[in-house]
Amino acid sequence: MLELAILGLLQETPMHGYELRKELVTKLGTFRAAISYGTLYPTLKRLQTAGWITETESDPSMIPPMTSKRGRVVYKITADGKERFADLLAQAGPETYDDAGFGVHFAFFSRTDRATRLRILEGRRRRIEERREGLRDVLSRAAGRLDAYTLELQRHGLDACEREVRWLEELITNERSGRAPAGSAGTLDIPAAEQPRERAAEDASPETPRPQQDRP
Amino acid sequence: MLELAILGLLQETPMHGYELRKELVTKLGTFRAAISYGTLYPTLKRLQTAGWITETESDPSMIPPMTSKRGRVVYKITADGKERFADLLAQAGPETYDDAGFGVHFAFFSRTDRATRLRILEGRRRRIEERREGLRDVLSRAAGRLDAYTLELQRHGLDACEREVRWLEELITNERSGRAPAGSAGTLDIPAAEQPRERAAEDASPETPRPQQDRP
DNA sequence: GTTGCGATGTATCGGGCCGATACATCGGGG
DNA sequence: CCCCGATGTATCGGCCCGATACATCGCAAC
Repeated sequence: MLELAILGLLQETPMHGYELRKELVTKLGTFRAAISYGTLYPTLKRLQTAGWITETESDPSMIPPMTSKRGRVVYKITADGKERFADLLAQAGPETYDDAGFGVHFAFFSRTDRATRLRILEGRRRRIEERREGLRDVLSRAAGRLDAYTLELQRHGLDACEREVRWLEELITNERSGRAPAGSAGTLDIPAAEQPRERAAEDASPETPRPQQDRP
Repeated sequence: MLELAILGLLQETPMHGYELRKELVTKLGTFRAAISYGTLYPTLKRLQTAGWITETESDPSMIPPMTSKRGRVVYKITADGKERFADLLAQAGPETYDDAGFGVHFAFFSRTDRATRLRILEGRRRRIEERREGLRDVLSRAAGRLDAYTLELQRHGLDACEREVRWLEELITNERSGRAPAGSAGTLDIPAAEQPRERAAEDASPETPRPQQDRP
């Protein structure tokens, strides 16, 4: 799962570990609290061994900090890595439908074809519906056997399931009718910007230095 | 985490692995899909080594199936185990507030004193509020930087957080005013039964054979 | 009747992921 | 000047999961 996420982020731009982690948190933070370094670094090593990414010493652009000294290993995706990413994105196994797996796949939906998007959304819906049915069974059949707190827990879980199914159904409807993911929330007013950022596949240019984010 | 759950269930009645797993699924199913045997059996071994539970060969009561043959190891909690359970129930570390930890603790709230219940509910609320603030930051500050799908994901996550905070607040209010966990759902009509089941601490009697559950 | 299938039941193995921990560097405030 | 917090890389022990491999029982189909 992390493999897919890392490949996806490195496809946008090369990064070093620390940066990568921050991006992971903001893009997938909903499903994973932190993405521990104890996971990240071994995974990076694994991806490197497999040949999906390469390690380039302290890059030349050197935007703001670190004059030049120790490490700061920058990782970059390879051609094989891009292929691997495409494969992982397209194929949907059972692990695609659990919380973490679905979150990662969904986060890259703008780079996924509509057929796959629909397949994943429907698979996820099925998964949640099963969980929902299980909870309904417990609540109707075993109600007397459980204490008030356990029941309240099940009820809350059931509520969350029903809500997520509705959410998925809305997304599926939108997909089928060709619309974008709605964005119905009234608080924000992003004019459906999206900005496809059509970057040419083999783009290895110096990269715009990226608008420095959250640097105070 | 699993340790606490197993100890809690075995405090109600001795069980063998398969049975234990089913109970785990129905009581904690909201937070853990299955509780793999690859986790359960090693954990049981660990608890046994620590002296919290003991292994008793194929019990005499032998309710319906299995005339008598191979295994069916029945596990039983020890006096040390009960002490351990009480300790784990009362103390609340950071791991008490993540999804899994909170679920397990909550499931045993009817055996937890009110002070601890409040401490845990408030800790959990704080945790979710932090996650919520993080999502709000992303949605307001980094909105333009993210694609429509990622935004939708964050929005859905934010919604879930807000909903859970409200749920927790309701529970906290109820705790403070001394009421039971509400049970506001109109579909079920359990008359706040709860049934404290005040079992004497050192109860080692033959146990009522348990009303055979879900055997068709 | 026997054959075979699905539920019950116990157990291990490899691997992903996490929290804790240990380093080292840099910029800035006391 | 010195320490603190952010940045940055890395490892270790341990929990937990999915896959897999067994063996037994009840039952239904053939």
